[in-house]
Amino acid sequence: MSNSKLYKGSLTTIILKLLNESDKMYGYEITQKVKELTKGELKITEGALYPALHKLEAEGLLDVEVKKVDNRLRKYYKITESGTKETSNKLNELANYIATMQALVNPKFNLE
Amino acid sequence: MSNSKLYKGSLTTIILKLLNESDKMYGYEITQKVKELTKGELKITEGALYPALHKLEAEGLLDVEVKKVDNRLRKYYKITESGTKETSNKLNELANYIATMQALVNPKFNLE
DNA sequence: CAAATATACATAATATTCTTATGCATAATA
DNA sequence: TATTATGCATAAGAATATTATGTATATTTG
Repeated sequence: MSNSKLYKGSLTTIILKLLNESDKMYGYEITQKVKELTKGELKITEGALYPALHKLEAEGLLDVEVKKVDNRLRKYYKITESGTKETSNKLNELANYIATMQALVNPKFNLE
Repeated sequence: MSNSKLYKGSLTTIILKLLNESDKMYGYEITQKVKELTKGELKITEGALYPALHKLEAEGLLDVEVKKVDNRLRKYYKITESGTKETSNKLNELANYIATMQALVNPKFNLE
């Protein structure tokens, strides 16, 4: 994803957030969207993305629909109701993580 | 460390930053300091901390000095010169991570 | 037109980091 | 006296990602 190890554990949050905003997306589309939004700073590798999507689907957070476009296969992922709830949790966790790290790293930020 | 997976990969940054600020600290002291600064949100487990300290020492980012205090052993860690450089890198990576995640998650934050 | 790149999915071997469990030992507190 | 706190350590396992590889079609470039 990046040379920085900090992104480890963030992929699920990213996928859920993007799918929560759009009607549906397919894997390759997600990699391109992330590259675009982060100005190339973050590149999702396939070896990380596809297993993550499969896991989210198995957990019932995403639904999948296969379509053939231009004679090529696409697996469209769509967020489920529990996926939307989990997105909210993940975004809270992210905000919390950022606040906590700033409290640790920047003496000016105090929790509470 | 926390129920949130986002902290994965952050421990090295935390250790280096704390040691960069103080003269020297020992392992147990680090766990208590983190608990205090984060109001209990983050608890460093020994199974994560000690291997991480050993690795940083092996990489030459920390120096170690063993002392006996109150008949109990303490291993004091002190940051080295290259440890100070690496702290700076890690803090830049953290700031970058936060900016990137906000760009992904919050449409109001744009990179550049 | 052939070669390279882009699109599109997938998995397996390996690396890294952390959790959980366990172990040893002393000091302080309930 | 039993539990908690202090203080270190490692091993088994889980989770997540990297790197490499495989398959296949479409498009672009030299």
